[in-house]
Amino acid sequence: MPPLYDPVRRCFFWVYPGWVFRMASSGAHVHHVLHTIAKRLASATGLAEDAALNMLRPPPKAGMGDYAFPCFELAKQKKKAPPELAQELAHALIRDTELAQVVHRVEAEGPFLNFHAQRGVLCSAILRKVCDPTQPYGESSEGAGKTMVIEFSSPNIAKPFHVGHMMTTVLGASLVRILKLLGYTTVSVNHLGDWGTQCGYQFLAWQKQEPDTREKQLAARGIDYLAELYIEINIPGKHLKVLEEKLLDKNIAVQPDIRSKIESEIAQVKPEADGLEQQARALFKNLEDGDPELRALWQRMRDVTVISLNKTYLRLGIAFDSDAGEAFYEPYVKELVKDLKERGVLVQSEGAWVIPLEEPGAKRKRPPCIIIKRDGATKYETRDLAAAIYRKKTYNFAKNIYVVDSRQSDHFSGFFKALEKAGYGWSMKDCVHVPFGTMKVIEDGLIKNMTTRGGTMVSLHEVLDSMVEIVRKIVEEKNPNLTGEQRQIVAEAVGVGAIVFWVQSRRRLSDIVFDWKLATSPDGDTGPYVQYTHARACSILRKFGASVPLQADLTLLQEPEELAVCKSLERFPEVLKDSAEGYEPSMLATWLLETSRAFNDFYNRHQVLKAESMPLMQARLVLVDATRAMLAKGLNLLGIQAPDEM
RNA sequence: GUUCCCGUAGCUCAACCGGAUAGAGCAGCGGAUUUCUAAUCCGCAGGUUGCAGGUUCGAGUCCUGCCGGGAACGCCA
Repeated sequence: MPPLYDPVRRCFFWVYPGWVFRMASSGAHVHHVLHTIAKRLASATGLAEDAALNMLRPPPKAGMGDYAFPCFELAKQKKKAPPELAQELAHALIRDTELAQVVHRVEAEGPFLNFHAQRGVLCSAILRKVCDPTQPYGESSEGAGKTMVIEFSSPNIAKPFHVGHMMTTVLGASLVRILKLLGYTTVSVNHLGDWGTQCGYQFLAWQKQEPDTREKQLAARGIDYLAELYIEINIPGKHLKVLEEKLLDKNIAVQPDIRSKIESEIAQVKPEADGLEQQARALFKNLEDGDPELRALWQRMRDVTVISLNKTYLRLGIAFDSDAGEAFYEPYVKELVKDLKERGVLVQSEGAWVIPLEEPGAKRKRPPCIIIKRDGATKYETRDLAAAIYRKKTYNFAKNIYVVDSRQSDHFSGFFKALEKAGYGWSMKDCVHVPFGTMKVIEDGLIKNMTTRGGTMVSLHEVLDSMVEIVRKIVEEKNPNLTGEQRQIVAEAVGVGAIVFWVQSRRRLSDIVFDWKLATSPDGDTGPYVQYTHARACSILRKFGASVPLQADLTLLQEPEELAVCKSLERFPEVLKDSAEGYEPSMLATWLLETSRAFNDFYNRHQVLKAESMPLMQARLVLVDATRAMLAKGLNLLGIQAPDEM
């Protein structure tokens, strides 16, 4: 069965016929066991029920009970030692009959008061919440009425879309999906790099080609052809840059013979590189001045790029609300400059117009934000400012989020500061830079840069294709029953999923080291592992063949492994919230692995369809279905499909 | 030189607002299949959380200073 595309969630998902796909939404996820504990705890301590609820947390180990109440704060208020207070509370609560209905043991362990819930009662309470059709689990309305603008992906139109773009693309898309589930209105913006000298290079390269061949190539290969042209025209420039960097290297600079060799090489390359640069700049200037022929060419190249990009985005299950790029904001820049001058925040410095950012007494030194260069042209900061102001006017965002790599941290903090200085009444707090590290790959035991291989850029499709191919072979071996077409669909879902999961399973700020073997590995903390777990759950339900008996007596779930699964499911809403607050989908990925582990443990130890009794089988079916739904939901939020067979 | 980010098991990574004995996976060793998918599960082993101070009932987490790795540093984007 092919995946369906959901335009609302902007992702592909799989539905198994026969059940309703319960997608999640709302804040009332707290079940009655927890409510009861909080209520009785409140009455014993004098705390407000909400306060008590907030302080309850899971103990570090399973044997320590299900919920722990740390007594430190309350002990301070009451001027008692925490362990003593814990003892007192345990004595008071042990005779509480209302509490006894959900909890079979309350005990003090040092400064903590630990509640041991009745397994069946707790499993039932959690699963009822997870399966509640009126309250999609994990979703909430906390973001209702607020708009989040999320800028991500943002490739340049002339350049290849390579693996380096994956982090921003995948991360941004996940944040959008997560924020939507929390009730926010989201605007996803692909801030295309469709303006600047790079366009001039592109025109130049184009003009050097035979008209017939270039048309044929463009029609056949789209962005790949343009990328190739761009790389080719930049060879002298790149070469020059490498040489100049070498010259700055201390180790090389001290050796006169090497130095002079490099210098003579530079002398050889420089005229050509400079010539090309001059021509490119001139062409871009013509474009800016409105040359109709270049304008038409620009539009064509942009269109071709967008069409090609959309193929990639479709493969990743992503669509944007806006692809307003740098060119789009060009008309707003003049207005902005005029406005900034009127506001008196622009200062002339060394021939340029800048917004000074130095603050007396501030720890951090900042260079000024340059708005107009000495030659009268604008900078990308200028366009970024114009874009932010445009977005505020158009969307009235609560937050304006930029998913851009960490190398640009200084740029963003300066630009946000400039925004504040300009005095629009909204500022640094409303704009967020979500930075992330670089993508590396481990090959032959060495960590290498992933964006280039043998000196050339690796396109994202290339990476995805090779991963899909690896997976196709594994599928062939593991599940020969699938038809060729099914196999291809599964391989695509698992191959692409493996990469997308890997990228998002690590905290975004650290550099990501990608390992081809580990990412598709039969075992381990990987996307395929989670997908496989999901497929196993689907398999049970498929064999059962009827709809899941939601009215089953869930208190029959009394095994520790059953409880472990339920308790993992219980954490989902919180994980979702934390992921959104920290702009960190990796938390969701970690949760998926934990839940999968718990489920596989249950799966290995207990039978569902051959359970000891019919009622127990029914209860377990609900557990399986709930897990299945949450795994699918979590995977989808990360932009990963959940095939029901693999 | 200035600023920012990172430093946890041999390797790749977790650890929510500061909470109990720092957890997973890989690699290594030993087990589990008349069974709903073994792409699974269980066990063993693996640690002075880079170093040194400080803050407090309590620090991998916060503060200061070092050490190591990466990155950015006024008119490129």
